[in-house]
Amino acid sequence: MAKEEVSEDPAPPVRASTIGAERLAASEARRAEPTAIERLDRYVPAEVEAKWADTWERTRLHETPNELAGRPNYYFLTMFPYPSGDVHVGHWYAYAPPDAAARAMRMQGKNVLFPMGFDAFGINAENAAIDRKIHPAVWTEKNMAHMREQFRMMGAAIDWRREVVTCYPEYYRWNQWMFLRLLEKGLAYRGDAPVNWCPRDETVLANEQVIGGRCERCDTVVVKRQMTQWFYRITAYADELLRYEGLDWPERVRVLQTNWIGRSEGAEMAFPVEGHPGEEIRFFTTRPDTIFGATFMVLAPEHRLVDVVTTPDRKAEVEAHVEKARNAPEIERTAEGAEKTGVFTGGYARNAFTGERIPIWIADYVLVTYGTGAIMAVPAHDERDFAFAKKYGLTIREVISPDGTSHEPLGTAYIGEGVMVSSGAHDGTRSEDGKRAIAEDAKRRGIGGPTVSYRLRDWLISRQRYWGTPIPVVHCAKCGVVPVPYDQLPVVLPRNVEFTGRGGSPLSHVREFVEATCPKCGGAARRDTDTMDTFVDSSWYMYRYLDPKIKSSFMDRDAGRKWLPVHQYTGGVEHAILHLLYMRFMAKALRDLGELWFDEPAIRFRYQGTVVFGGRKMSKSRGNVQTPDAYVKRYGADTLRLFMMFMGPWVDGADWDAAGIDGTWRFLNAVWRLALSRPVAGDADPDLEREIHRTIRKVTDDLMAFHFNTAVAALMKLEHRLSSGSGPTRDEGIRTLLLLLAPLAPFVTEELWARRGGAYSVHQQAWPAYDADLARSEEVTLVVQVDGKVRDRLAVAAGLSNDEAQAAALAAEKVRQAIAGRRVERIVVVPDRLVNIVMAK
RNA sequence: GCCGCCGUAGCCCAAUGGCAUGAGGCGACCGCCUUAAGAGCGGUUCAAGUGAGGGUUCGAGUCCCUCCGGCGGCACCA
Repeated sequence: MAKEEVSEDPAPPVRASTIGAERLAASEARRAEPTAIERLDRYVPAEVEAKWADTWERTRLHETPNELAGRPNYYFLTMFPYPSGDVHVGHWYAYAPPDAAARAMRMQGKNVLFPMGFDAFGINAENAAIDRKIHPAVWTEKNMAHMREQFRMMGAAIDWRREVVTCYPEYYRWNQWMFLRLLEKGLAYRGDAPVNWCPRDETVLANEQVIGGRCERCDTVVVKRQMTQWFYRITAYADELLRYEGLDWPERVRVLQTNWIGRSEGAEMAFPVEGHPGEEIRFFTTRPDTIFGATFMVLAPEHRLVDVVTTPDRKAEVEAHVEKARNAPEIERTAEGAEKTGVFTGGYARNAFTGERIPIWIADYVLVTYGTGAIMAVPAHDERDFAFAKKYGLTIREVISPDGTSHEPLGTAYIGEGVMVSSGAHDGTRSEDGKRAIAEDAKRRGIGGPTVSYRLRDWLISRQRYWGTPIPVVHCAKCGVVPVPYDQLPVVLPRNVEFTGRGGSPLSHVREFVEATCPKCGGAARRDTDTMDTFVDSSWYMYRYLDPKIKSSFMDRDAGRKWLPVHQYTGGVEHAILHLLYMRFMAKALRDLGELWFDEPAIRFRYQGTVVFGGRKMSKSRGNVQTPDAYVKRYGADTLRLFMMFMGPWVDGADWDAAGIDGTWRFLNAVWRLALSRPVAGDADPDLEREIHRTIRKVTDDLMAFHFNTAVAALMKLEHRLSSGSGPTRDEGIRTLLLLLAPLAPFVTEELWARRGGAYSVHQQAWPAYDADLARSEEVTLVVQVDGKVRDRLAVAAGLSNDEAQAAALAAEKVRQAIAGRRVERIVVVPDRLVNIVMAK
């Protein structure tokens, strides 16, 4: 509408000549080396960005005090990076949009803490040491320096005084301190567990080092090995971790965590082993109602009772199978569609409900790590048990019937609900009710009762690796496992270590480290040579940012009272389970140690999607890493930031394609020209005013919702409107545009703000206020439908009552034609939007 | 196999159950500029009817069901 007015007026020739003059200046600038004066008028991102990055540092613009009068604190946390050697566009995608949101929040009057640090321990650094003979500490420092430079280039508004680096003793001593506290509380313990073992590297691998069942480094198939390890008792919090009340977290993340924890209700019961008084096989089942159909039992090959129940005649075969299972790679044992193989032990148990003698088998499909490592097998009502029974000719007895009649012999397992049959006194009971009835029956008989089982296992924190936090215990021949006293922390990771990649933890070869004195008896002792999982480091780093240097505690408690819990957390969805679950666990454990006063570490969480390239994850090994540097050089950081936000919804991620980056580059150039252009004479323009206020509302809402792409689009739209605008409204609009754009493109807006005479810094200005009255249209287009089909569009005053809108619609000529001779049944009015006239059939 | 998410112009994407003469961008095309090309600038004259089918509704891209296609997670969890 505004455009039409302009074209009616004699303005176009004037504008055309202005454009011609700009064009002339621009083409001359291209032809020759620009003079100093001409350069001032061109947008040269490199100059602008270098200048303001320096100025911001000099003026300490990004330092956040713990308190700022009149400004509420807001803790905006983004997952800190692992300082790997390759910085790719995905890093910018993860950090630039949250930086924009945090900046906007500052302009909106909050005292925003936006800290950064490095998750600096980890396997890659150690592998680099092995492969390239660089010490992990050196490699890590080099990478951190590179990444700090990237953040600086990006213009991220980080308070670097608060930087946290997890590989420094000042940090990891608190890992050790927490370990000792958890140990005292019984939340840390030493236990036996099957772990991933790489036979070629002769070392245990972290779960994340096992890719598709193979060792990340040497591609060797990984096997399970039983080892004594340290655990954190996360399962003690399983039920609490399933509660998300008061948390504003995406549904997807909550679902992933819920599935991971895998709560199932059922019963744990035990059947006695025949011929071994006192021995019984405990098992967990979610279907106690099927117990009368339990015609055999299956133990995991690693189960403690295998040796006990096996009869001499079966011993050779059983041992062979156990040995095979033990050495078989996990991927083969659990592969989809794998044949269910097993061996009869020769032993029998007694089904406590039927009184029957039932054979005990061992089979790979029963996992030692879930439940009790043993099952009652009910072939009629479990697909796996059915397949197994078919294969080995075991009894299949129907005990749940969908309709109360018999279907034997069964062609497949029936896993649904139904009526209990062949179940003694329980016959005729609905299976839903039978679950509870049988569990209670078992309780009365003293063989078990209702219970809950979880898929979640305790968190194995031991790693046979060098580049991590040493576990602060010593092993004394006399006193056993002895914790290092608090006053001897930190147990410092020694620097002089040989990296061969062979023969277990490098720490075990460092005599000065291993040889220790027992704190209890004063005798010679061996230090534990395992280090902690790096997820331990990241489970509590958000508390350390408050004061990374404080020596008296892991956290500045006073500052914590002002900032915690974290208001907003962002990061990659790939951490939905591990890191985010560990972080929640650690908050609850520290709470129970009396160290924290809240239940959840972060109230609101939002994730970004993954940036892939050619449909594949970017990684050095694939050789498809897309680095931001070339784009920054050619277009500047602001353009790249903006492009990152504009590619699509942040949660969706993107397939990296720089083809569209010219669009954001042109936009910033257009803003540049607009902001530095001379004012255009004219009157106040209410239509433009309305557009400005609508943009304020749109951009404000979008940034708070992390809808960066539509915020950018709205700013582009406003720029178009302003470029053909005039008068004081145009000036006000340019000012508003710069303020709204400032969080997204911090450098160029700072430059333009300064050039237009604005006070330093644009980032310290108040966010534009949105006036609902000004944003409201005076005139709206009312769509008139007849039976849902658009018949006319009417320009009417805004705020018409339903009766008025209805009258206007019925009066329209096109509508009158459409409804002529027919009866109106009803009329639906959506205020200021449409009228739908429904005709009688 | 189970769970979750997503299918809108050539491409990326927008649209509180209410106008898809689509917000924005890429590309394309037409001008301007240029010896030329590119880049730049101005413009829109380009393009789909929302993966397929059914249902609910006055009205469905949006809600429900089935199917097709893609992505992610879990995967013998008893």
